[in-house]
Amino acid sequence: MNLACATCPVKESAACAVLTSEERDALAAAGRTRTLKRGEMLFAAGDEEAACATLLTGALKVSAVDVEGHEQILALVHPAGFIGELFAPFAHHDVVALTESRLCTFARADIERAVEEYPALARALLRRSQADLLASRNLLELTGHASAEARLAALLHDFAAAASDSSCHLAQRFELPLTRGEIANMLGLTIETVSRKLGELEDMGAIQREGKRGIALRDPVLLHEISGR
Amino acid sequence: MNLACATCPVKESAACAVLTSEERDALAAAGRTRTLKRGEMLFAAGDEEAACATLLTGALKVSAVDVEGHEQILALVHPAGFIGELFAPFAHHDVVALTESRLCTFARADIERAVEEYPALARALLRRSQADLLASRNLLELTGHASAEARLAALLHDFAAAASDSSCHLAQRFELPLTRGEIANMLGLTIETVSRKLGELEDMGAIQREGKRGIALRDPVLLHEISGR
DNA sequence: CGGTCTCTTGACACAATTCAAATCGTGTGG
DNA sequence: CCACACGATTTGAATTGTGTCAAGAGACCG
Repeated sequence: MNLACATCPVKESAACAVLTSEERDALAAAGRTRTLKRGEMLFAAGDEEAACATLLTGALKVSAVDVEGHEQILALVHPAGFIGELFAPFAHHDVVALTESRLCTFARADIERAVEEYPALARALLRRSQADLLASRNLLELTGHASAEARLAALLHDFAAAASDSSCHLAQRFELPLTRGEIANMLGLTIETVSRKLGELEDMGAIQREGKRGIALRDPVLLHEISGR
Repeated sequence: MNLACATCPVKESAACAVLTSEERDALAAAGRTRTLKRGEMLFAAGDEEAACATLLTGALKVSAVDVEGHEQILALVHPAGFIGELFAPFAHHDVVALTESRLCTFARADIERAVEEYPALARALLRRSQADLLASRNLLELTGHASAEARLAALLHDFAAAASDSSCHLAQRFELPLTRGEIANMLGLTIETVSRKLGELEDMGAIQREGKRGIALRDPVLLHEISGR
């Protein structure tokens, strides 16, 4: 068997979890696993051959590059997330690994056939798509009106929630999956502003920086208030 | 029959277009048409009873309100658009009519049953959801890095495209569906900046204002260049 | 050790916001 | 029909948050 679904770390939560084991095996026969190193690209905006994929481990970013070469991160993809624009003739955005990542990839045609054949898969992808839409709109809300400080506080809050196992609880300490530059891109700020505001959040006692990427939460309530949500 | 699908203005393009006429009639029996006047709300963030709907005529906005009462417009809905968060226990955002609008509404439970029963409907909604996701990410890209001028130019360009029949052609003149305040909310700007930049775009010869809401395109190419896309 | 990256910090400029006031348009009631 | 009030828009002046430019500090690697 090409794909080791039995040992898949996201077999409970990914879109394919809704399939029966026979259906899943049939789909697995068409797919293959792939590993990306940090910075490696899954596909680029404009690709006609853009694959679809489920993320098993690691993290990806979805980003757009404007005419002047500025990057804007549009979304992060976490394990069990699905990547791929099903009905578009070509990809609209770049997808790049943030950390070493393992994926389960499929040709678009194979996924499209599976969506036709297995209604449960269509529903699962619909659910996931709606969740992605919600996430995108949340980011939109964040970058719309809020100050640099509030955006950063909200992002840190989200990361703390994502780093903890239970979704309603915050991790006390965690590693930022993004560089300063990537945080800046995501929030529509500059590297310098991110760095300054992180310093200010530390001075206020909301967080404490631990090395370049580490963050420890000192005052989660304060952080939440600063984020204004 | 409750719903006059036969005379529906979006019967070709809405999600229900993929159903057979028997299936559509069955679904129609569960729905009902509704008219909203400008400013009327379809449902509010937090509603548990949030209906689902297809927009027949008019325009809606999807918006979030933060703790300080500032509104942020997250998306516009055009005719044939589908509204409703299928898998969430409650609505996350407000949905309000921008102009007098006619909708075809369904209870969430009825839509969910139809999605189970008619695989083609699930696929159609998946397609629509992906399109919404793309639109949301485009707006995100726009509000992320661009200057006030570029945001406004891009929005005007989009409206010109939306106002024309063919999607690849721009309307020479059209009415803004939004007030200045709503444009400002959508682009993450203030009313004053929007007003000023509109004046500047007019001075440059890119557009011409016609009354409060009317816009005539003078130099679509210039407008596109200013938008930086 | 030198080279390259990422991050931090400072000084300054500027675009957009804020505050304030004038103008326009529209509907209402006398 | 006019006078008036009210909301939406425009315009002006002053302020400020972020971006820009520039330089320096750490970390990592060959």
